[in-house]
Amino acid sequence: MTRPATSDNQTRQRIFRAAAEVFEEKGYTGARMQEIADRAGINKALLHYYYSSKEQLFMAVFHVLLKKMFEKIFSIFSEEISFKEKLKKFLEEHIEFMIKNPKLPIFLLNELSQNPALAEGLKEMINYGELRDMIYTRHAKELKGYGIKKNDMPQLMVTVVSFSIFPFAARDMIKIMMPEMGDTKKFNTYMRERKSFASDFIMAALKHHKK
Amino acid sequence: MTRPATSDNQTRQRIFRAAAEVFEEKGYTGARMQEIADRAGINKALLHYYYSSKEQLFMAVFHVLLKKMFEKIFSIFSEEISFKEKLKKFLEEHIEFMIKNPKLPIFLLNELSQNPALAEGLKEMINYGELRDMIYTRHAKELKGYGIKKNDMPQLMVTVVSFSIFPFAARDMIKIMMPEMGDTKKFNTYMRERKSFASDFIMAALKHHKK
DNA sequence: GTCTATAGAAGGATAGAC
DNA sequence: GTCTATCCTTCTATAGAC
Repeated sequence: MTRPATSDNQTRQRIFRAAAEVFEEKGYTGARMQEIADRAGINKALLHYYYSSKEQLFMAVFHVLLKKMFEKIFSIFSEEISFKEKLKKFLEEHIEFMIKNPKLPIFLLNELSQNPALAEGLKEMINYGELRDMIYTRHAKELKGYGIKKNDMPQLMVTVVSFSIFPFAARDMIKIMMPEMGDTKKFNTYMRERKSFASDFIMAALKHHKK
Repeated sequence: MTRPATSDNQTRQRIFRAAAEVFEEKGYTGARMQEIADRAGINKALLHYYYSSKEQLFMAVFHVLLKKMFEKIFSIFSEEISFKEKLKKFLEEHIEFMIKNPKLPIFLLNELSQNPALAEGLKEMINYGELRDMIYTRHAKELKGYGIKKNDMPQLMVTVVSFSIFPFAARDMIKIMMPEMGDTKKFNTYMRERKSFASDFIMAALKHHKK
């Protein structure tokens, strides 16, 4: 419905984009092939011409979106800068990324929880050696200075990531409890303020963390 | 399927419990009335005898679960104790609550995001005056000592809550990135360690927060 | 490649017997 | 209250014309 089907050969792309939208909004079980076809400006038959089944189309979309999310996180965490700089940069860039993709976290988390097999595709993508290096090794010295032991690293990492992801995942709960940031504009302002709040908060915690 | 239908009159309860299970696992669109009937040990016709439609059954379940979650949070935050004590108690009790209801957060967040009208039922339940008092007023003095202005309170509250909720919502992501806590037992241990980690972390941040 | 028309399966809901 | 049988709508998927 977005625009009439032109006869150029980008139908596949239009389908993919429409599918990404619909799946993100409604989830796998809630999505309808009809709606995807409508948004792509074609009909169901043509949809099946490009993607043989709903499941196949979903898989294609899901893996791209999952990758998008992880790559954003990875690309920042894998840079060769200090933990402190990394933290600041992560919050800055990841919150902007989330503002552009606010539905991504609930979608990914929900689908993943309903079908853990979806994680398979990603495991190949991850270099666990590098990941462990990023998480446990590279900043060990700097963080030891803050009293953070190797053992605390998983707690710290989950904490850092939660600062940017959680408010988007819990968007509608926040809306209930704090109606003052019900509209998107105010919420985004709140999230932009969160960049420095989070950065200051975490650094303050580290500097004062009991050794 | 759980157990054969006994002729005692607790069918309604059995249906409700089965429905809660299935909806929590599969979500509204993914749940099947057949599966609910099976788990309750009855058939679809009888299911419709007690609850006229899927939507009605869902509403009943959803509101109970949403209430369960909010009441747990509220009951702790509304106590007349210092912020520091409240924080400790909240993390202690809420993480135990989450361990018992690990699927609750994604379920609630996902359904709420797909159907914001679901929040309506809750709004009546909330006393916004009391809520604002809890969040903005009651601890103003204590928190001012930590350099937290009234303006920062929404940031702080979301942060506190995220410490216990986020890891459960992101359970399957964590599983991917940190396979070492793939199994439930290790994950629960991790979460129990998080009680004191979070408490220490937050208090350290507050004590060191720039004024 | 794209469409119309339709098959075929699944799922929510109801009729009616016991 | 509980069951069997069945209706009817919705949805995925395919056949076949252009």
